[in-house]
Amino acid sequence: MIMSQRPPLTRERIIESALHLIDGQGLGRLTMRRLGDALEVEAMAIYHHLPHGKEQLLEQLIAYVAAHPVPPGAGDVRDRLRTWAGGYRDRLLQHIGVMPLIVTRRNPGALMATTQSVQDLLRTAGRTEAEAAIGAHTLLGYLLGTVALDAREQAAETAPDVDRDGRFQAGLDGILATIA
Amino acid sequence: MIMSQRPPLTRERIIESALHLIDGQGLGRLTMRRLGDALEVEAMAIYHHLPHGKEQLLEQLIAYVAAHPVPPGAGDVRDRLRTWAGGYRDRLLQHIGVMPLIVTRRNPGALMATTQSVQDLLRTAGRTEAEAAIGAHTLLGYLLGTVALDAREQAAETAPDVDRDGRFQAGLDGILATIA
DNA sequence: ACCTGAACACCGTTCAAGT
DNA sequence: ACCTGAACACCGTTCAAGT
Repeated sequence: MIMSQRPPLTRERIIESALHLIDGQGLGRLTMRRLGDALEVEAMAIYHHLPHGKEQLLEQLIAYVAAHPVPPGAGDVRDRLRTWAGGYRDRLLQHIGVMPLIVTRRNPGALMATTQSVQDLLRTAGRTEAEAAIGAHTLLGYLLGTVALDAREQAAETAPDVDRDGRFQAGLDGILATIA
Repeated sequence: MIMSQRPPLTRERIIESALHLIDGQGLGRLTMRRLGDALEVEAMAIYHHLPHGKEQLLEQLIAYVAAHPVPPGAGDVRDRLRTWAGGYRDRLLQHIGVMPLIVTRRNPGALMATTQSVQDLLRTAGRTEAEAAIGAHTLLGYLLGTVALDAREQAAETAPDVDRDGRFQAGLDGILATIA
């Protein structure tokens, strides 16, 4: 007799399931027990794949969402940064529930590769090391901060007819003009 | 015989005590029971002053830290915004433990008065309504985002000799040049 | 190696009771 | 009005045990 075989528990499946839970129900409803239910497993089974428990799970989630370096390529630097920034913003808005984690002290290196990739691109475009560092920091700060503001505004729904995408692009153009 | 009289429990004392606990030990260690201990009271007594419990307490903390409008005054608009931004940044860094709350969906109106005050100032300086809205959003986004990045960087301590204040000022000058 | 079941210390919150 | 004590449902995690 053939039994219904459950796919084996892996780190990837755990993280995907946790992200799905956060996107649907919010960070506050992510518990080890509920995550176990979603994976059709006892909560304690998760510890075999993530020995450091929930803290390690949250670190993995931050890394998954926040790691988004500028892809290699050619062309106008401002255009490349504009395209990349739009994609990163979409990703963060899609997984807005993890933003509080990204802003927390946990996994402090998670944004480093992303920031570094912007800095490298600015160096390539002829900026000094100091200018590139300031530019990357300015762009990343603007991106993270406006995503947080947009998410709050969206939740409030006070003025429903704000063109958030257009406003982001307008502010972005101003910043790109000064850093790139 | 004179008994040592404990000051009466008030909403203000509760919020101050909670902020002190977060600044010292982090958001994760703020529990109703520990807060009660700090106030020399049973945890359940807090509910008499904050009937909606911990959720209401967190909302109050967000309002306390995030409300920081540009003060009325005269003078060069860029100078006024530069001074205000530095003060707001210091305040956020001082209470960095509440940043995850500010970024969360809770109390979505908390940043509105602050953002509105920047928008009003830009209008006064002769910008159109749309320009003022974009400018205020850009400045607030930059400020919140870089505070989050700076806090993570500070926690990581990988490159200890970064001039974070100077970097913030440099990025700020670029933004002020385009919005004000 | 991989997962389970029972147990522990802790949490937010309710509710009846004290003063 | 203001605070307490006991209780409830839930949480992360440990550890010995099962297969």
